[in-house]
Amino acid sequence: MDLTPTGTVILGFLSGSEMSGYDIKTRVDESTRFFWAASYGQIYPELKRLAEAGLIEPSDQPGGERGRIAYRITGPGLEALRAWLLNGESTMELRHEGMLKLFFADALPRSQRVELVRAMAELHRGKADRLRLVHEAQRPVEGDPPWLAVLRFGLGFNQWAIEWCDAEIARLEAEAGDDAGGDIGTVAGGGAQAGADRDV
Amino acid sequence: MDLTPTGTVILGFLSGSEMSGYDIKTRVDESTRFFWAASYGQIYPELKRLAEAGLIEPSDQPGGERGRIAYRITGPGLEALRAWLLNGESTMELRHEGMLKLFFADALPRSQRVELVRAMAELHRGKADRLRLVHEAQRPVEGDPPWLAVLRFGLGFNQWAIEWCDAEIARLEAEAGDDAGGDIGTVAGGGAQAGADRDV
DNA sequence: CCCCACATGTAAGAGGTTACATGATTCG
DNA sequence: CGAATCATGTAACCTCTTACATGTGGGG
Repeated sequence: MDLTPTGTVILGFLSGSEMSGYDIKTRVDESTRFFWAASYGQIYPELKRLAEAGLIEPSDQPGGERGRIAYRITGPGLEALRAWLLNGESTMELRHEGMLKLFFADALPRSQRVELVRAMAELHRGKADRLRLVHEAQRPVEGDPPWLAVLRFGLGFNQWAIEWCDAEIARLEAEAGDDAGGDIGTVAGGGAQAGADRDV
Repeated sequence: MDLTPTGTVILGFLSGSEMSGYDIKTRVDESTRFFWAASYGQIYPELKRLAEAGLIEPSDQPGGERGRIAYRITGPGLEALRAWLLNGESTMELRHEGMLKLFFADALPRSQRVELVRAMAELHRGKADRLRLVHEAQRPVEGDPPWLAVLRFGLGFNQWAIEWCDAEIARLEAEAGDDAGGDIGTVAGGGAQAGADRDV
């Protein structure tokens, strides 16, 4: 059985305790969301698929709990989870619109470029703030559980990004002192000019 | 006209110089790929849509160049690009499978957890190496163009991540000295146990 | 002559988001 | 009793990737 991305998240959460689709969605939003999101539209169908494959099973203990369906992981499920954890393949995809904008900032007068970096700093500050809140809401735990390390990573990354932005803002402002302007104005028909050799 | 994500990339590259779909794909792969990818399956249809919308136009200068169709940005296209650059909305989505694995590492014996971090370090080292190559391939340029800043960001981020991983590996190895084991074994029927309170 | 780089394009499908539909229960 | 929260699910749609189909031109 090939685990889909969402399947791994579900199995992962279920390896900790029984949960319903609703629980999983809530948990994702307050934890993995920062590096791995999931929506109802994926979670519910995936729960059924995993149950069909025998990797999880409904634990329908009674107790008038509305229409709630909690699932628990099965032996094969835990095996599949461990196999995935150890398969050695891990993709990393960053989609950073602010970076993309900065990359194309040649199309903007110099004076406006710094705005792009300011917006980026704002974005990372927001993420860092939310992560800090989550961190503070944590009750102290013994040892150093893996998920705490992950939280530190998120916080550290955003802090690093904020510092990078601040340094970049300073650089751009210093540059603005040196000269004034440097707009590109060439439009349709312009052909190759300044930006032609950018490669990152 | 609402720019699609791929539309903005195309417009951005075309604001620098005339290019064909093939050129754009090549450029993306050696530059923005690290924070914004695009494939032929998106690029070619999007070129047609942008041309229909009048934001770009084919510059079919003759010169027996195979079936090549180069496009250039138009006045409205440059306007649309600038409007997008300044719209103030920028999403950032990180999809980091290694982090996800680490988050669920409770399901693994302690001794194997460090492998996950080692794999992450390897991944980031690979990305950093490629970015360094690109950086070295750069001819020196006057000033400090925006795209160079973006390259520095990619390099810096990956270096930061490598350091984070190394620190985490050291921590885990120190921990392994203290005690031995700590496997979780409870499967289907186990209900809520150790991992039940993780929130990040 | 063959292979590689150049070059354009499409079809299928994976993966994901958003919005909607529906209803139960709890708490103030 | 009304609002918020709990709870499940589906349909439409968007975005993107992969794989395929097709063909040109230049260099060894």
